[in-house]
Amino acid sequence: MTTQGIQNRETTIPEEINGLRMTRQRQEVYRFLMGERTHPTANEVFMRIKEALPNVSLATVYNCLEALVQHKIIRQVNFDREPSRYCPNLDEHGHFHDETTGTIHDVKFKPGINLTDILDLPPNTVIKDIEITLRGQLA
Amino acid sequence: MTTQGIQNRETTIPEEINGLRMTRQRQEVYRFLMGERTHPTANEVFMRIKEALPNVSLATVYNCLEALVQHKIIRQVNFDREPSRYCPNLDEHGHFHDETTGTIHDVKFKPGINLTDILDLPPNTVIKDIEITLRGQLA
DNA sequence: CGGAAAATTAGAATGGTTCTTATTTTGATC
DNA sequence: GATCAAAATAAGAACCATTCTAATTTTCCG
Repeated sequence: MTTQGIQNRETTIPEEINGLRMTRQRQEVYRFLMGERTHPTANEVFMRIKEALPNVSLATVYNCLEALVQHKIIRQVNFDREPSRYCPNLDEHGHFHDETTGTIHDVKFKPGINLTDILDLPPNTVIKDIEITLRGQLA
Repeated sequence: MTTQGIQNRETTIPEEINGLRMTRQRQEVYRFLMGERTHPTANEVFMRIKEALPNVSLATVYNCLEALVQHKIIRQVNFDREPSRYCPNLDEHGHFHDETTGTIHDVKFKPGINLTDILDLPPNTVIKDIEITLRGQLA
């Protein structure tokens, strides 16, 4: 029980990821995100994991999401000033926001592309994070 | 006086841009943005144009900014969940957010680069807007 | 087991932005 | 120029995603 992770529903989640202890609440948040492609908001996560943890609070969901983001287990994605969304895909990728349906799709870069190659950056720039967001429609 | 625009301080701003009537408040907002490279927030715009228009209200600044954005006279730029910033540069470009100083620099694309070429987009996608944001430091 | 540290909870507080309502300004028409 | 309707502005209230606070619970470790 101390060395093999905690079994829960379908998915097994280790007791610790990237140095972050995976409490029950963090597990539920993380498991839900892993099974979703929809980039849910904090509130959507909250409503969903309440099914498994009826006493969970929204503050805890925010705490969990922040912890997961800081330990680079998930990513936080912002579209304009809309509520933040959360994404379990850690590969470098962008997001396409379909205006007609409101859905968000991950967008990969074509192989062999180094993003900083195409940007005219000031010299001696250390890039820690790149965010690419596209808005439009699927015709 | 009806055909030649309104003279004010150093800069002349036409009575109408992209179909938007340039009221005194909109002029001040726009003129200030044009003279700044700092991508000011609404509140920074507000504090600054109060010098010229002491009775201006923050709501009006927001109204003006929104009108200018919608008529594609300026751009609204968001960094994570920080207050929106406003940018008079309409060329397609990204933004580099220097974490050490807090300053924001426009980033051009290298010539001949078509952004959609390097992205693996779903077929039949109509892109209306692209936003590229970089975070890091000037070493 | 016992105490310290970490995590969680509930609700209050925050802060950027939007909304509401009243007032003022503008533009069109005479 | 006077008049009226529509647009813009002002002031402050309201909104809402997020963060903070304080109290409680859980976990870790000797």
